[in-house]
Amino acid sequence: MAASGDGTVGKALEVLDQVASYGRPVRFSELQGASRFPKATLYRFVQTLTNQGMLAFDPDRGTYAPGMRLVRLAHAAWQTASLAPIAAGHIDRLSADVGETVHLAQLDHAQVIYVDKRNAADPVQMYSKSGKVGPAYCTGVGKVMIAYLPEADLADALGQQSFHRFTDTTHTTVESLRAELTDIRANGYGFDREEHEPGIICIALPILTETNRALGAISVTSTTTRTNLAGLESLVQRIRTTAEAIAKDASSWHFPIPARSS
Amino acid sequence: MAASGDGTVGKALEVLDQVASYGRPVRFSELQGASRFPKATLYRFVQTLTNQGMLAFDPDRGTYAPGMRLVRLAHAAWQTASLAPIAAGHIDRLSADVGETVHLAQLDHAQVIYVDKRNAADPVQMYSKSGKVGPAYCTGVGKVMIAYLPEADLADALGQQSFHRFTDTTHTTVESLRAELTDIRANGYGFDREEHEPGIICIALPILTETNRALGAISVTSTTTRTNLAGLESLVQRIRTTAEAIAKDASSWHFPIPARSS
DNA sequence: ATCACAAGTTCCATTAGTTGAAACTTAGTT
DNA sequence: AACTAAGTTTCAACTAATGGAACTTGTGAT
Repeated sequence: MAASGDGTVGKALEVLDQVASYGRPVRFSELQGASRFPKATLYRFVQTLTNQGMLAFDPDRGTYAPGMRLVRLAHAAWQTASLAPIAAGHIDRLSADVGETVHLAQLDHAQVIYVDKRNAADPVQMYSKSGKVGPAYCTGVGKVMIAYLPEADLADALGQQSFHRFTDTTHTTVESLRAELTDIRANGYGFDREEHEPGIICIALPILTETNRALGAISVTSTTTRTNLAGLESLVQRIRTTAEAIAKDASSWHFPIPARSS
Repeated sequence: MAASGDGTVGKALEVLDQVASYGRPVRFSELQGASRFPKATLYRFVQTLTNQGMLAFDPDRGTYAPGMRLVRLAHAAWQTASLAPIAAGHIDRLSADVGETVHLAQLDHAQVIYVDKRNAADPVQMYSKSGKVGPAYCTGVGKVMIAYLPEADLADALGQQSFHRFTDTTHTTVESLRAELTDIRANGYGFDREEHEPGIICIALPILTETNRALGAISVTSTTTRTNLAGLESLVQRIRTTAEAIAKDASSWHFPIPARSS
């Protein structure tokens, strides 16, 4: 897999991921303890990344944290490579119509990345910005996206799932998950049956290209106290309209670029 | 300046920046035309970055765009290295009190990065997410942040400003900007006098450590049709309360202080 | 279909950058 | 002062990056 077969650059990015994974500023010695790299090598990577603004070093506390250059780069990613700018208007309307929380997600390797959300319920924006990650095997958006992966990629993605049992409906084997993926392809939509959090259910639809590749997924989330799976299923047509509109806009968006002058 | 004294990793990140700078998916040949690297070398960088998820390749169109891994990493950066999580509650309240748009920004090298905003006017979130960059020399937040840089870093930052004349009040020389920075340090706050966009004015205050280093800045933005500089100045005490509260919370939280120049 | 040209991809001998054990410096403790 | 841990630098051995050139694929014209 892609972990770090990519020479020096791959190794440096592995270190970057490690720093990011702590969720707080870390000391060099902490990194060293958990790293496969020898001290001097790790040190040089951290220096380079800091020089480059990918990490920020706090000289007073001697700690490293992810740097602001990442925020700048991610803005570019979010704007040009995510569905969020295209989908914004569509999910605004969907959320207003159904009166529930709407998520827009995409796949990164075998993980789900939430790129946008609309919280219809409470006016105060919940404060998970884009970039939050989640597991693919136990979320509605995750399952509908991997369901449309080519077999080779699917096998790879399945191999990376942890199958941690969050609730008693969580899939814990590749086999049971695969069975559901078949259903999803047949129906064109999927559910989260309290597989990640008790009481939280959702219905999710993929955003598909003409060639049936999943660009992303949208979901409508609710709770078992407010509705049930059948209730969510009644929204399928409405949600499909949104998914198809997003797919259509996405295909007309990336226009082929004209070649340079001569 | 540090462009790529950092070996292979620096060069790869230079390519990443280049791709991000287009703001749209790009073909390999376009990159090659604008790159200092020979074809085979550029090709390998692009391959590596794609493997690593830092770039995304669209096989149908043969284009590269910034990848989703950046969004994931930036989420970590935003959470642990930006002032946004600490400041969230404070700027909510400030925005509600003054009824105007509030920006929270930090410095990345010589550029302003907006890390959060509150749009009091319309309930629908305007759709510039965190990560948007702006010039330092002609924005309120930019000027108050560079005003508190140590001389060496300030000189460096000034050298990187474009001094492009957006309006007829835009600073176009280092000298006039330096003069205003002196005023800013004396007052503890600064204005944007329609320097970036006609009709748009703002007042900005730095978020300062005990040692008078600017961690970031907050601004209240309005239009010349609604108020004027004196009107904004009347909010200084209210905004200062917020800035100081954020600074206090930041110091008790282990918040990384931006490091020196490169 | 055939050709021509541009775009994209691979090869491989040379060169340059990376590696990491060890030595060293600094900061904190007894 | 003596000790210990964290952080930093050095340098010869080694490995990976480099890039000119050859090759393959895609595109469009005749």
